[in-house]
Amino acid sequence: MGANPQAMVFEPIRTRRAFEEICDRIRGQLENGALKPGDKLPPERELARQLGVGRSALREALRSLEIAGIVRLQKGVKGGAFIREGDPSGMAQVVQDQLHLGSITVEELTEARVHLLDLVVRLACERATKSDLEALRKNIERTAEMTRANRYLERVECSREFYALLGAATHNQVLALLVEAVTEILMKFVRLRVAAGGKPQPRLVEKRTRIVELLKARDADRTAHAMRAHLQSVHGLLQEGLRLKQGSSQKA
Amino acid sequence: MGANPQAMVFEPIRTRRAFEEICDRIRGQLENGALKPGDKLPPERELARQLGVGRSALREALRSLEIAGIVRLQKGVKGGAFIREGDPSGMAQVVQDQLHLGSITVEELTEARVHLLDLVVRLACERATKSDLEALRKNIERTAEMTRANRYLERVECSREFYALLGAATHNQVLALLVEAVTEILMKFVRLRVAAGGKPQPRLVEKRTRIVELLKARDADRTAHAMRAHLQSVHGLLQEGLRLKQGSSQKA
DNA sequence: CCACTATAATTGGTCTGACCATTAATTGCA
DNA sequence: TGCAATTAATGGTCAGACCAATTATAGTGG
Repeated sequence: MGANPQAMVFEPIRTRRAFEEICDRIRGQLENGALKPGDKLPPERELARQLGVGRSALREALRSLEIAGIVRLQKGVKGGAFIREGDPSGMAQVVQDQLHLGSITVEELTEARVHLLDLVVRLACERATKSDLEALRKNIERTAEMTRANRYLERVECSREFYALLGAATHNQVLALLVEAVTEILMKFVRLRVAAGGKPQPRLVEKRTRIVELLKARDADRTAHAMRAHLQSVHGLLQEGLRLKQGSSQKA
Repeated sequence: MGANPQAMVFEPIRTRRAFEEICDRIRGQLENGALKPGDKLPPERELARQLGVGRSALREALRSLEIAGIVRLQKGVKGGAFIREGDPSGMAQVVQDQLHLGSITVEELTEARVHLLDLVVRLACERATKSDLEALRKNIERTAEMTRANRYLERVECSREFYALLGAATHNQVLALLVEAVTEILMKFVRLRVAAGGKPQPRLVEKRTRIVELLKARDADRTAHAMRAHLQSVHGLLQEGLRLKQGSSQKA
């Protein structure tokens, strides 16, 4: 065999499963515009009949699309499968899963975050609008309130939002998305630390205030420098906590 | 209302669905190390019995985990649900879905790619090993062969691999992953262009060769500059093609 | 003894039909 | 009118059956 000089790649023919075919059709209708965010798919029983498949196959397809962030399933009359607006938050789960599969490490994650945010603040220096800066200012204000009230878990939420706002200030939703994904995972570690009674990071509000001021002054180099210093101190705090946990279950 | 000063956030209690509970349990076993890549879950019927749920609920859970890239399902005796090694390629699908949902645009994607690769090549300049550079050299060699043989689809595959190798040369799997995700989507557009008979990009091999040479010389600034110029010319070619397609279905 | 083929056993994939749970509209009663 | 009970629509789950793919095993012929 193999006499044919053509590219005999022969993809392993994974027998096409029904739910995959269904997913592809719905994705196709998204690509060609037949389906748009807000649209509602027919009820499961009806759609299954139209597609000539059983309800179980259709449900696995809908479940897949739900996990992928494409549809939102809602129960009750007037419920159904609705095409979602863009909500890229699902990516954080994907990255986080890979973290637990050992494919990536926390060190790689924090390093990627440092570099990403270096890039992001430089772009934000060029593009941040007044409303972007105002949102950041309000966020820091709320962070200060939470700090004074010792509401540390809510302060973590403020932190997550702070980085999301920075991402938004680049006016590039892809970069914003990437920043949110890596931030979300780090925040999970921070929450663990807070729940365990770890000391909150000192001078957080002051450091963020300075970063936003530099941002407002459009001073990219100094902003990036301040951000990098801040992230590395965060990294240091987390490393402390991680060393403790890893000591107990470390083996190979 | 709101008399309670406590944080009355009251998350909307989405009635916990069975498959979600199952997913969380399996994810939990991943986190605490009870499950590791390569492990096999019990057969569906058996696992459903153990968990006290029906087979359909369990299957929706397994389907979700499969879409998330956590397990791989295999038929036949000796088949089953296997915990996957880290395979972060699923992220590309997530990003691509968001693209079709209109959440992000091709412009944002290409811009993010330019900035990401700027960062990546600078890191790669510091960290690329001999074997990284050797892999890049071999990749370019193969790209040249495909170019001479007019095997353009395979040349696209070489391109995808080229950027994956660049990502790998950073020795940070998170950054590598992000690069692969955005690259994979752009490649889809390139493949469309190739299939439509678009002219292949000229001097591709020469440009990549120069980039790798600069990389080998550890000249971060020049490498980044060459990369940026290259990516922007790619962007220009794609923009041509996109303008044609958008003209036909543009409305609002 | 070896190589090939037919059979069986295991396991995921799908179908059918039923019932449960939630939601919103409708009806009925005060 | 206003509120409570009923009803209808729809996703969520269960149960059991059968289909399809894959591997092990037995059988068969050389």
